[in-house]
Amino acid sequence: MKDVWGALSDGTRREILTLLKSRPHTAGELCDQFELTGATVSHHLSVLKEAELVKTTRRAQTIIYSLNTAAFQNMMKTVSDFLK
Amino acid sequence: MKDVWGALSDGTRREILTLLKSRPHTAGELCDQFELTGATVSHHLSVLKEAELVKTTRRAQTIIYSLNTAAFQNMMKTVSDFLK
DNA sequence: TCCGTATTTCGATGAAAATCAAAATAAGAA
DNA sequence: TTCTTATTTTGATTTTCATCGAAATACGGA
Repeated sequence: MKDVWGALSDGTRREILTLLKSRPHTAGELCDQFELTGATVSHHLSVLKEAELVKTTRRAQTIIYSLNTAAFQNMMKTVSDFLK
Repeated sequence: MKDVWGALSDGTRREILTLLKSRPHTAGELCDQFELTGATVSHHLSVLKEAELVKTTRRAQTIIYSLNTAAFQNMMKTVSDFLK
C-alpha cells in the first residue's frame, strides 16, 4: 500500500515511468527493458498502479500500461502548495 | 546515499520538512517532536541533508536545520520537464 | 584542561522491500 | 475443451532501511 513518494523512491520504477512517457507499453515490453524477472517487474507495476501513477487497459491477453499524468499534476501542486 | 525521492519516501522525514517550513529548528528541537531517539532523528536529518532538502548552520553546540527551498524548486522543475 | 550539553557515528536488530522460481490466472486460438 | 501466450500471485530468500543503545565527537564554559 504505497503512496506516490514511496512509489517514486525506487529507480526501476522511475525508469518504467520514463519509458511510459514516450508511449504506452505492454507489461512484456516493459519487462524486456530490464534484467529482472517478469514477477519483479509486475510487482513494480502494481506499486505504480497503487500510487495511481499509471493506468492499465487490457487488450486480449496483453495488458497495456500508460502514464496517468493527472497524478503528476497533483504531485506538483502538493509541492507547490508546500512552499507557500 | 539517497536522492531526493528516496529522502521523501519516509513519513518522519516529510514531517521534519513540514516543521522546518514554519521556521528553522535545532536538531534537539526536532527530536522533541518525535517519539524517536536522537540517533534516529539525526539519521533522518543526514538523509535530508544528503538530498540537499535541508541546510545546516552551527551556532555554538547546536546545529540549526532549515529548508533548502531551491531543492523543492528543482524537484518541481524535474516533474514539470518530465511531463513535456 | 576538565566538564556538561548537543549532536553524530557505530554496531546490532527487526521490519519492510526487492527479487526470484514456480504455480496460478486470464484470454484467445485450435 | 485443450493448448499457448501474457501476466500476476505466492512463497521463500536476500537486501535495504528504520531504529535503538552506547560510544564518540564538537563546542563552549568553569
